[in-house]
Amino acid sequence: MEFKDAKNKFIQTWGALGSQWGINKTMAQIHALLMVSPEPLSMEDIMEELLISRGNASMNLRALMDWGIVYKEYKSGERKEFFTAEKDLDELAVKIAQERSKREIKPALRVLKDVSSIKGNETKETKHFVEQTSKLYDFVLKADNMIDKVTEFKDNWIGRLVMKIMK
Amino acid sequence: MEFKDAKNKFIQTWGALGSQWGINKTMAQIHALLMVSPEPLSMEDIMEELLISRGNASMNLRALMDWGIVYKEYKSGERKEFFTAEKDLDELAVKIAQERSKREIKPALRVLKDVSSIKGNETKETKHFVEQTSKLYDFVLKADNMIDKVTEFKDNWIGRLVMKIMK
DNA sequence: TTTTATTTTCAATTATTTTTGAAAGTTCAA
DNA sequence: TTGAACTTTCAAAAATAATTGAAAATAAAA
Repeated sequence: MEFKDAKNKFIQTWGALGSQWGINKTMAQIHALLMVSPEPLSMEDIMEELLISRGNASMNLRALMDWGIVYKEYKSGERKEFFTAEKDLDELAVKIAQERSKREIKPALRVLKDVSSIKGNETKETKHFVEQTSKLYDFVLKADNMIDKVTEFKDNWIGRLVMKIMK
Repeated sequence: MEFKDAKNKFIQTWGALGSQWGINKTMAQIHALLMVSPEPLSMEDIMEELLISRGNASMNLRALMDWGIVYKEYKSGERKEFFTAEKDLDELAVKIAQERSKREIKPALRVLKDVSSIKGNETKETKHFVEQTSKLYDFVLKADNMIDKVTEFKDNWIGRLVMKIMK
């Protein structure tokens, strides 16, 4: 395979994967492109490579920066802005996890807590409802906490041991 | 809050969460509804509760069964089919993880492996590309393996210990 | 200040995904 | 068999999401 083809295939695949996980295709593609670019790219560069409009590039770069996984850079002498991606994969994973937790999981947890605490008539339906949503609350809370724990976990000895066991 | 409101809020929230994670809203809602129903529901029941068409209900129930998280049941004397959701949350999580791994991660891994093994000219660009995609391959592979490991992991002593440490 | 380069915004358009509903397909009791 | 009860399929419609492009905004240079 040619480099050009490989690069393209990578960008397309990453974009498709992103959209299956609720991240817009272009956003994932821009990120993919920046990941494999040894040098920072300008908006112009990105538009050209991905064949997208200026508006699209601008909006998705903003979104990526909001996620904290793409950074703006300035080159001396150059007027325009350049962009680089977070390339440390552990850091990337943590950032994504934290952001999704903040935006999606935490609000869902609040709702779960609310709905699982309804009081009143003790029909089979309500009892089962409270039981299920409570369990779900505990489960999601535990899963969410795990994300917070992963960072520190990676750094301590038992964590590294477990990581090894996990292959 | 009234039970009826709580139930509705739960279903809406679950649906919204689903769509943020690449699962169609109705599919997530049907699953939510079945999760909190103490008794199996018929397609008719589901259509009524969620105000959706027969076709929609049929297709999304099929999808949920393909994911292995909703089961068809028959009641003696009744001609129509009834449905229940997987209610064991560990089981649910494992099934979802396995299915997403199979459908999305594994194919992406294959591509990563391919594109990271291009040979030829050793420009800065290609070297960086190979380096990054190789790292990504290793990382995604490790993450994917973790999913496979979680099931067995939960059941052995060190796993339980670590789970405790993780809170 | 004025001009020029660059980025952002957002209404309108386009693309994608989901949903509908009715016809076709199944299944089973009579 | 036939026909009633029920489910599936899928083309068309509706809903949702992404993208464009040009005008407005911003920022640096002249």
